Amino acid sequence: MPAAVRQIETVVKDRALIERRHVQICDAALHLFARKGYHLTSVREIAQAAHLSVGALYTYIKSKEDILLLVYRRILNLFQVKMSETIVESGDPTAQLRAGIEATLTLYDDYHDLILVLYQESHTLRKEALQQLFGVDRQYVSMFQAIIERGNRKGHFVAEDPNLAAIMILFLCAVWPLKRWNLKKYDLATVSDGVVGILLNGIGGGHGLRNDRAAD
Amino acid sequence: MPAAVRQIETVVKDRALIERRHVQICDAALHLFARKGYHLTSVREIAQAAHLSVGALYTYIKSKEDILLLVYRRILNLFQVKMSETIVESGDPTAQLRAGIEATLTLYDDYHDLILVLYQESHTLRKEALQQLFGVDRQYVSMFQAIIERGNRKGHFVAEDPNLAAIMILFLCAVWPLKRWNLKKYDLATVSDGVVGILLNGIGGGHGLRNDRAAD
DNA sequence: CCATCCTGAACGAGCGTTCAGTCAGCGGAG
DNA sequence: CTCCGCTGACTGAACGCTCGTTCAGGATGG
Repeated sequence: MPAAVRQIETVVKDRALIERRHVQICDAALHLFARKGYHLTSVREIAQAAHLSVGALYTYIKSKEDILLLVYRRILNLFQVKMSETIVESGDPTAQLRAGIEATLTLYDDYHDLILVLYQESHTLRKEALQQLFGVDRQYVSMFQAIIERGNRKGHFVAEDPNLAAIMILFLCAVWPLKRWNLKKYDLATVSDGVVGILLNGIGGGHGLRNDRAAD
Repeated sequence: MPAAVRQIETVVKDRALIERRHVQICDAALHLFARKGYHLTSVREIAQAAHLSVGALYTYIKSKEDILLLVYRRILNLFQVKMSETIVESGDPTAQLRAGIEATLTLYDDYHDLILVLYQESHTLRKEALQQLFGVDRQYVSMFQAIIERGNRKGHFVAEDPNLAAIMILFLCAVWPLKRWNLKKYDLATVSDGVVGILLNGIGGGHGLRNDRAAD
């Protein structure tokens, strides 16, 4: 994201009020989107939940899509902040990776509805808005990638392609919100351990390493 | 799925014709859903693409949701068939797992649009229809689970919780269709190797196995 | 009494769904 | 062979509804 995030144009002048209202709208939309999805949530419902009239709502946004964008931006900002905090704190790469994964899973747990919306509705956004999201996503991936590269250098990891590994690690964390119905019998801690375990050691327990590819 | 899959009620009598038309409708809807998503595709569009009038279409389905169900059933059936074929063929658990993962990824590649629809729109279905999907999903998971359990017994794998492992493995395969924009620079073979590699050995290369949990 | 913010009825478009009507094909009666 | 009536599949205009969006007018406070 080279340029600053484009502001959503509004009719209202008072900047502080705009900010307050945007938070209001976000909160309202967040819950509704999570429960019913973007398409099945009407602007009227969002307005009502945000304690605004439809007209008032439309002085703080230009279109319904802006609301989705508002929600996405908020959640992604939050994630970036929390993650950079977590990663800095812990020292050796393995602990760092574990911390990163656990933090991500905790965030995904807190905002599991939002993750669903993120995965389910991002195709709704226009090209330009999508590019913004991709940018944030890439940043998130590169945080993990950096950890892995450091771990490779220090001899803790042997990831051939740190970028690919980072993408997969981050994606695997999404199993918690996205496959909730499949994981009903597990709690967050169990899944967290499972994810960390499989990512560090796989299920092979170190038997027949890289070279068993030649067997087939 | 204890009971047989409930048939979609139709007005038309001729069973063979119904089957033919359902295939027609599936094909048409499949492409439209993949391109625009379920909500943004109108019944009129589907009818046109299926070379049917709106009225005729409605003699083969009861509601728009039936079309989504039709599409889901087809794709899931296809997956199950292809997967059971693949798994049976290969012998030792490691090869079997690899074959399963590669087959899943290939299927996900062939039908990547469909996987997107599956993940993005399943919250649209009513409870009853969702239960059907979950049932199929569980079967799919248990195919992988069986492989892992056999591998554990034979000493190839050391997965503590085969069910959790199976869920994660299957989910990780979805990275290919769901994170396409992130994986643009990779091809299927590379991602396939990456997924198999990380699942068998993790990124730790066998260093500091299970017990490094105690370090934090 | 203006500037600023808010209200909610109204608008046009598009949706999923229906149904009165059309028509091809077929079997039996003349 | 022709005609008739009938069945079963198809047509597409029409219906009722809800949607996202707008805007003339009301309220409020400085």
